[in-house]
Amino acid sequence: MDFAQADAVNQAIRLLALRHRARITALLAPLGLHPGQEALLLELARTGPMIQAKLSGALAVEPPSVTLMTRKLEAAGHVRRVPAPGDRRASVVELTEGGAALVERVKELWCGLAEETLAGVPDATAAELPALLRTLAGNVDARRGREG
Amino acid sequence: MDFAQADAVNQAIRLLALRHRARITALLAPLGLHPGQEALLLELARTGPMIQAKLSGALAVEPPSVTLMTRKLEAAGHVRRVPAPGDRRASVVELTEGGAALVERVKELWCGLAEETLAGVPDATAAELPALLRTLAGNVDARRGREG
DNA sequence: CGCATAACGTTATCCGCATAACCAACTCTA
DNA sequence: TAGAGTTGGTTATGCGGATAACGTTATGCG
Repeated sequence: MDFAQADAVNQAIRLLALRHRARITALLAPLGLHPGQEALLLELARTGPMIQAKLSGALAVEPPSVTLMTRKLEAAGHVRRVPAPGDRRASVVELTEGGAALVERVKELWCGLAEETLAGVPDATAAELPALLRTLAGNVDARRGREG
Repeated sequence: MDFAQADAVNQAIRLLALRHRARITALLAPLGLHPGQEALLLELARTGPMIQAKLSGALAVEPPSVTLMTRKLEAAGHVRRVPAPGDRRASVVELTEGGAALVERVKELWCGLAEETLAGVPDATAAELPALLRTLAGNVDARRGREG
């Protein structure tokens, strides 16, 4: 593959990443949330309370990031940490009532953002987009056995 | 649009962004570069020396980020800042010889990364991918006049 | 059982990127 | 030409996310 094509792909991914995150930042600001935190809250809403290690895996983020984010979300009252039954090392993270309410507002923003993002994209393309992006993400997953 | 679809789209974008950046981090580490810096170097290689403000626009990044990144790249000897002719506020950023040589190595990684990213994706889809991603990026561009 | 190893979580430190606030210099216009 | 407003750049600060190093608790094996 020549450089021009490779550059087009890599640059486009970077640009989308930056802009999407920037838009999330703007949308979340009125709720007092920072980008990344919504992912944590939504994951808890999807799957229910879970250990930080599992959260780390679900968010594709390293454990120290989870530690700090949960601390801040806990300080904001959106999340609660309770000792894990049967494992004194672990703590279970769960949504508070306020957190659950906040998630509902995040979900609305989430839908608006997706619609906005897909504006002008044919329905067929839009339908295949998540799978396509997940394929790309899987291809560059650093945890897959490869040389890098 | 219902939440499940919106979530699939937003989550996929976030995951691709994280993994792609993580892979870039791993690939760039042997060169002593951090993700984001390669974009600056490549932009200088593409377009030639330019003012920081223009760099900020080209990278879709805010001016303070450019200030810090150029300082670090300058300290590493990859980049040089020279006073802009005709504007005593501005400084022109340009590649040093070492920086230009480094860019060649980055370009190789760049091609490898794109191939890796597109593994298993049909050629027709891959060919349209940059334009598609750029459309999505344009749709969520916070600088476009919108309510947010 | 006891010891080595693995797993959970935390702290410290670094970078990218953002906003807010500010100074210096350029430009436009009254 | 003088002042207003704009633009280029920097500093300060905060967050997400990463790695490295560490203490604590489970677990697996001899």
